[in-house]
Amino acid sequence: MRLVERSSLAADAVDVAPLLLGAVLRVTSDDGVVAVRLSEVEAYHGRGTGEVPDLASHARMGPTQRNRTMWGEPGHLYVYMNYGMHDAVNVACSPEGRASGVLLRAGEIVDGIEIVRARRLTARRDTELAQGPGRFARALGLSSKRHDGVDALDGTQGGVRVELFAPGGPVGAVRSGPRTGVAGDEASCALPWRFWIEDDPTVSRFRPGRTAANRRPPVTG
DNA sequence: CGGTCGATTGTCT
DNA sequence: GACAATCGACCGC
Repeated sequence: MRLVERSSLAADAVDVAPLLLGAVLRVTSDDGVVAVRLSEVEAYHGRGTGEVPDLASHARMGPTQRNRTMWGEPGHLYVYMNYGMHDAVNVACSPEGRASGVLLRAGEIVDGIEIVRARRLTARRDTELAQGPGRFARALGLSSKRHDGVDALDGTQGGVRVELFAPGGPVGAVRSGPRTGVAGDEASCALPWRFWIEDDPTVSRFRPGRTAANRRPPVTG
């Protein structure tokens, strides 16, 4: 297995994303080695990247304390907490000073499955172990507090070593469609920037985003 | 297996 | 002070 080349990540995440399908993210910690083969990813743009603003991106307004990893050297992991309880993992793309990234949404456990089963006790079957961004982060033991900014190209931080290997063999047909959980009717919300391997059972189900418009109003009185 | 509902906290307006 | 790149409990089939 050979590491993904950093130069290949210094490009627009929309172009990088489909090329990461079949790649393997390996995390070594005190628990042991866990590796996941990517089956589903999504691209996001920072301000200034692409022709239209990406209203669903954390970097849509420019650099902030939270999203600074996305503006740094490509190949580092932007790990953030969402909904107050789930972590999600992205690979920073675009040259330093510009922001785009690939959200790692799902994959197949190819090493350390016993470790992952212990971390993911609520999974009903093995295809659910890393099915969805929060589950994916949990399966690999990555968290926003400890691992945001770690170099995915053989970096060490927060008690883990991270490696991102290029796809090792043939990858199934790549499909694309709207990003999951992204709300709104703006053009940027309907962009087909979710990519997945066709017929891969570890790919998550599409869910439309919940907005103030379609969310149930709070009970009053 | 699939639908619905509510949790929970960091972040930015 | 609203709201989020979601998940799991719970329930029905």
